[in-house]
Amino acid sequence: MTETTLKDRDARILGAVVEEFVHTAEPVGSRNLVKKYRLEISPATVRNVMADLEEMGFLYQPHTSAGRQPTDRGYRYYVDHLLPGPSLPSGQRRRLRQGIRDADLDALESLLEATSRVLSRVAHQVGLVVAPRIEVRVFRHVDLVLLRPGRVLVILVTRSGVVHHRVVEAPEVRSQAELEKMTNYLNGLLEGVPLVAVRERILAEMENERVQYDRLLRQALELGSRAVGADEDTGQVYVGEPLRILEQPEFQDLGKMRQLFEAFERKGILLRILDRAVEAPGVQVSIGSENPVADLQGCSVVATAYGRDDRPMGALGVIGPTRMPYGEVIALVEYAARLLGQALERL
Amino acid sequence: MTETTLKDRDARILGAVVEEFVHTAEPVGSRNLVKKYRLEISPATVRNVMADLEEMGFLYQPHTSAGRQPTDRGYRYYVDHLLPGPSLPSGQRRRLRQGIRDADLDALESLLEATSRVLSRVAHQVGLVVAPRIEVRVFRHVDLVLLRPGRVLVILVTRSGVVHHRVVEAPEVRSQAELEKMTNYLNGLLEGVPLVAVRERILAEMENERVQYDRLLRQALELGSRAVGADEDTGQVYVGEPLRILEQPEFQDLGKMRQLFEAFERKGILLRILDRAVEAPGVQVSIGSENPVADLQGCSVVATAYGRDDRPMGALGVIGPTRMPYGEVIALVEYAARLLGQALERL
DNA sequence: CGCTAGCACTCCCAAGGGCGGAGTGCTAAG
DNA sequence: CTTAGCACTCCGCCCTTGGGAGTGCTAGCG
Repeated sequence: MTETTLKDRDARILGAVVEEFVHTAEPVGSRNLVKKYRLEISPATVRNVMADLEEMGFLYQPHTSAGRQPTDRGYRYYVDHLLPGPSLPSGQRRRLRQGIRDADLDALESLLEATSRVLSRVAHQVGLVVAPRIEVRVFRHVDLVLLRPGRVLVILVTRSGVVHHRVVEAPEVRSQAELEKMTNYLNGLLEGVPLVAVRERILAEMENERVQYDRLLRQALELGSRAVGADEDTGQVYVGEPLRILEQPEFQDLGKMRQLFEAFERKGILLRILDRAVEAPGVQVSIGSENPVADLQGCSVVATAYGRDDRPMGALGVIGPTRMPYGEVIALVEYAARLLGQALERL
Repeated sequence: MTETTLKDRDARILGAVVEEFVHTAEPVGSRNLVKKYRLEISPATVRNVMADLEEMGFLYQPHTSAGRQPTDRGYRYYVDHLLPGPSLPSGQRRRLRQGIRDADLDALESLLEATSRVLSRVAHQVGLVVAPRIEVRVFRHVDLVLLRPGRVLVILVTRSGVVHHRVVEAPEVRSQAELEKMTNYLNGLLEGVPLVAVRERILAEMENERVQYDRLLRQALELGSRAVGADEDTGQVYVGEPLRILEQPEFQDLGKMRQLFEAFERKGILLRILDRAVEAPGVQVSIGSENPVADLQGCSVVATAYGRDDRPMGALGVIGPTRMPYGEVIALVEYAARLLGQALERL
């Protein structure tokens, strides 16, 4: 990846091509470009420049004697160097605020879902939100319910009010009364412990002499550990109104549409894409082939972390065709992350 | 709706047209029909019969000089009178069993989801499952967690191990200790009460003298009632692998596909369609315009209740184009319902 | 009277040809 | 270095054409 800086005029033309193509979804010709963007040069000159830009890999022609459109690299240059300062039309700001605030009162899940939906609607693409990662969740409460002898339902509540549950086989447990005691014990032990540390804490406690001699306590720890165990894989991803993608002409094609929808079904893929944004600062933009999943050729993802700067909680973003109004979407994602962060603070 | 009974030969031909059209998705001509179905009559005769059937509204031509395809009414006659005895290829039986049994160990939710998915896969259509209705659910356990002063998380567990939760505002509640007491009280009060009767039970209890003088108990009842309150609307519907519908040629058309997917998003619509099957005995078949939702023109739904005969719990079914192998799908749905019923019994 | 062979007719559909439009690359001149 | 002009390319659209599938009708046969 050679780092190139374009001459001012060339850059202006590249920018114009990107914007025009984003707008019309049709290959851009020199004549039209000059007219619409009031370039003070002739189409022929523009053609020369375009030919140069093509040679450098910023543009390409779908066929001889057609207009040009940006390559992934062209978009990349645009995003890195040519983006106008972020500013979001107040209408969109309002719609975002409304969408997120409306759900605020409710539980975390519906807040995240509402956020993904409003992102979809405002961006005319598909909004994605990954739930706060397990690392930032803090143990609040556990409850053990005997479904039938030997089978225990473990319910786990985090500070932010998220409820997990899972059924655990525990052949030795016979009565709800035993479970009450275990519940109390575990609640005392784990209050305020981050979920990631729960397992560790439990292991430490097992060394405790008192526990060594109390069957009940041992069982309790056993249950707790198993309940937390495999819960980490359940990184929830919310996909908001996937049908919005049909508003983009590139997905009129059934094959492409299908590929994307298949990706939506495999939450794991989405998770992998968005996870990178959790650690990185600022808004991450993956353009077409840049993004790690082969199935998403032709798609770009704009994502950022939400939460506090010093402690990101999760990530949210937007996925759509590479032909995407990056400036707008970036501002949108940024603002949505801030709003969601605030909403979580209050929660 | 005039009740017509066709002459034997006419019926045979109608049946052949239906089967052939289901198979090929192309209008059926007289010549081919005679060949493939070894009818001992000439194409010309078949044409005469077809013309009659068209007049009676069982068939229609998409345009003059094209073959015929069944109308909704034609399918209806086929389903009512011509269906071969239900028999399911053992391969499909096995796949269904496997799909449902594999999830069996786990919680209810994943069992229902797995069922909807395997239905989709085996039928090459879209499987639907509605969760057991609230009426058949029985209270098992409640847990109250103070998220912060005035805000209580109510967790409700049913006998089958389903967990509901919701956040309730309760300004007067200040400490977790109060909640412990309330929890115990409610658990004692409601053990074994069907969810539908919970509210009633609570109201009755409010009359109780002891309660009248105890602020805590009053509050507990208040909380319980509010938690159960609006939970009835949450009739969960599982849609299994919606993309399977793309295997059907009628949904190559983007518009139709979209309409169907929009219906999938509105779970309320699906619920309304399947709900009729909960009460009715046997397998319900709604063909095209017969079904109550206008958006689903061109689609048929095959559904049946699961649970025990005397006490249906929920419904499951398959949705697809009207051009559907009804015999097979009916057998499939029937068998799936039985399997799911058994699995729930064990749960 | 019902069945069937034959025939003329209809309609769809895919392939081919022609044409206009948009856009390019190149060349030569300012 | 820029620009005007020109020849050329290629797509997309429309129209035509021909083949294929299927029908309805009619007349003849058992």
